[in-house]
Amino acid sequence: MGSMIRHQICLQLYKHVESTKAEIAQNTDISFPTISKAIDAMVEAGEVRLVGLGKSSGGRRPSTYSLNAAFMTGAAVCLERDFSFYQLFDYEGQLIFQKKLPGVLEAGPELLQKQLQTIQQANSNLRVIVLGVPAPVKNGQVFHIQGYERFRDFNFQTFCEQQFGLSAKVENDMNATVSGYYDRGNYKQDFASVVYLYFGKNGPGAGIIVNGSVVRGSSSFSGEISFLPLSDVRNFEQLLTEALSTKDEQLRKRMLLESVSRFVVTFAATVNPHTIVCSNTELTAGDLIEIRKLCEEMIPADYLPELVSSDWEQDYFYGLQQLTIAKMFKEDE
Amino acid sequence: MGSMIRHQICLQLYKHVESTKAEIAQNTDISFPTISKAIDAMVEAGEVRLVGLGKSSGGRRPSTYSLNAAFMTGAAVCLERDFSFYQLFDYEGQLIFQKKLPGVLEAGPELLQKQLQTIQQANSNLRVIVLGVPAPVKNGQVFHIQGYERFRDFNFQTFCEQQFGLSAKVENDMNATVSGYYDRGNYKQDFASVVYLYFGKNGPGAGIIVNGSVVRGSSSFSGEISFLPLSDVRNFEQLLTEALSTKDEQLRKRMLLESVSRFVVTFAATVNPHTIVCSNTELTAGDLIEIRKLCEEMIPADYLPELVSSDWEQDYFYGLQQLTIAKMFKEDE
DNA sequence: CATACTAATTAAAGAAGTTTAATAAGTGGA
DNA sequence: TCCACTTATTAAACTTCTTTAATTAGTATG
Repeated sequence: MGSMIRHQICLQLYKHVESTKAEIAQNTDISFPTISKAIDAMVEAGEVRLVGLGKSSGGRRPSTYSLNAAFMTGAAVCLERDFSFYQLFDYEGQLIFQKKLPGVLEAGPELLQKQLQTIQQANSNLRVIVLGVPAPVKNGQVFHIQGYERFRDFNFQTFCEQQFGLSAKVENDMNATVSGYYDRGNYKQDFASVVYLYFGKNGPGAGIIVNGSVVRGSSSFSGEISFLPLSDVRNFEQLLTEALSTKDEQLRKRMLLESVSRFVVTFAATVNPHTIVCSNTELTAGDLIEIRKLCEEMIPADYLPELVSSDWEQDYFYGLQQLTIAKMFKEDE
Repeated sequence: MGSMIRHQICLQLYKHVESTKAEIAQNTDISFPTISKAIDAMVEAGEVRLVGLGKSSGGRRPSTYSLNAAFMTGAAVCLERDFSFYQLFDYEGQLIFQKKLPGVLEAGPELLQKQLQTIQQANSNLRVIVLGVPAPVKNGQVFHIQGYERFRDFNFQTFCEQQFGLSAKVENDMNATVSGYYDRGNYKQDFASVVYLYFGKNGPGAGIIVNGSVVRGSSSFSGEISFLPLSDVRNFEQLLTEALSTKDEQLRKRMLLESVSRFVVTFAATVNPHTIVCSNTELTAGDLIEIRKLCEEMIPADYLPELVSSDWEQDYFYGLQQLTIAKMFKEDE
């Protein structure tokens, strides 16, 4: 129970930056004395900082607290074929440093080790690392990774933990991306469902959140939508490549929109999500309107999700950032 | 917290029929004294019954307890077009009475009221009712119900609560069915995913469980798989009707299996469930093997779920039974 | 600048569990 | 049948949080 209280306090202070004990007690449904004692202990430990006094509403002014940015740092690492992107966050969740380095997936673990060493040496306070990788992940280990032989069945988590003594977490890229989008979309109901569609280098992929939690599937293969049988003879991936390789601009667009609309209907007729997000590099707002029209020819409008376009890289990075911060707040687990 | 303890005790006693206080404490991770006091109170209240003494393992023999069957009864009601099926369960979960009556969906609420009156009058102890209906349900209310005008947007829950003073719950038929199947399948991981496919009178429907909980969707339209765009010009429903209306036995089967295999791949490539269940009235075990083969032409075998056939009505009824028992154990909510 | 008031903090009492110790109720063999 | 032993049950001490009361530190106004 105690650790849950600490965690709640961290979340509140992260969310509101600066709060009084009373506010935190209010927002968490934990009693004032409990919060008060926990915060005193956290100040003692250097995790929380007394900032100053809040404004008065007629009586004594309350002390305000915030997270101690210097308590520790966490790294979010995005591993792509062509680059590795490192971001360092302080305990308040602020970006304190970022760097793009060469991709390691083709080179192998040695290069990753080197890069991580550099990062760690520059940051004595580094405790936590979160890695995003373009492959299925299970228990910190990737598998079925496409084309990166050096990392076949590589366990990133134990690698980071043992080589660097860090608390580590590994997440699939699309799962991190939906999480990122989901965290920002302020859904009224606590357990919404969102599907994130992305056209990657190795065909399309999706990240899926149902009832508020990421869907990983029985064998961590969720979201491998390339294989969707959306036409008599072609699957989703083939439909897309066919569309994208069409010369005629008009026709190309038409084929693309039609494929995506079939994708949308597929989800509308199964998990019936609140939102489907598309990467805005491929589809404009106008396209989405067109897609919706096409969908309505296949399924009643009531069934259709909200269609949204968003910036993939931004959502992905944001997802990794949130995961990193969450990991700092509960180093264990 | 206190109500959670009571609930846990009920679940254990339902599962093991007869237990000692020590066994329950063991299985629930609640301390012995707490269990002991709670059980004493429940015996006092007539909810639990002291049965006798367990066998000795060298020392004093423990008292054993079980649920008091007479504490209350709950009704599971399956409303179909052609019949209403009423089942009464005692507090131990035993069936004490069942009856098939004429269907009410076309007739209207008056007939339902009459039938319920009969049931209630024969059972003074009736406290809880669970209804299964072939339509989307939200907050006890059906909507978009097909062809039963008398029940358009009818709120079954408030109807039962107000007319009969019962604690009521309403569930969509396919959701109850997957729940029923899921409860029986002893999944190792706590949060498995299962899809239940059924060919109903109004086209195919599916019940979906992801990460251990029923998927209802943003507008309670989950599982409306008729609309799946599985071919260039036909959706899943159309493919099925086309198949089923084909004269040639051989060809008919082939078309059916092919459609279903596309359905299976659709789920394998999205939520990647552990199991897909088909009604055994349409598909034999041999058919499932054939379907698997067809699937493997579309997607790697690793991605495919276990394919199982099962008795729909049995799973549905079992699901309603479990919901009824669960509802008795927590009348509120 | 003193006094009445308001709100923050601290302290004490209470509730609800858990852990540990004590007691009661059997079992089984000499 | 008695006694050593095992196990169930009950009681007591302790944790941890909440609720309620008391105290303290300010604010604001005449």
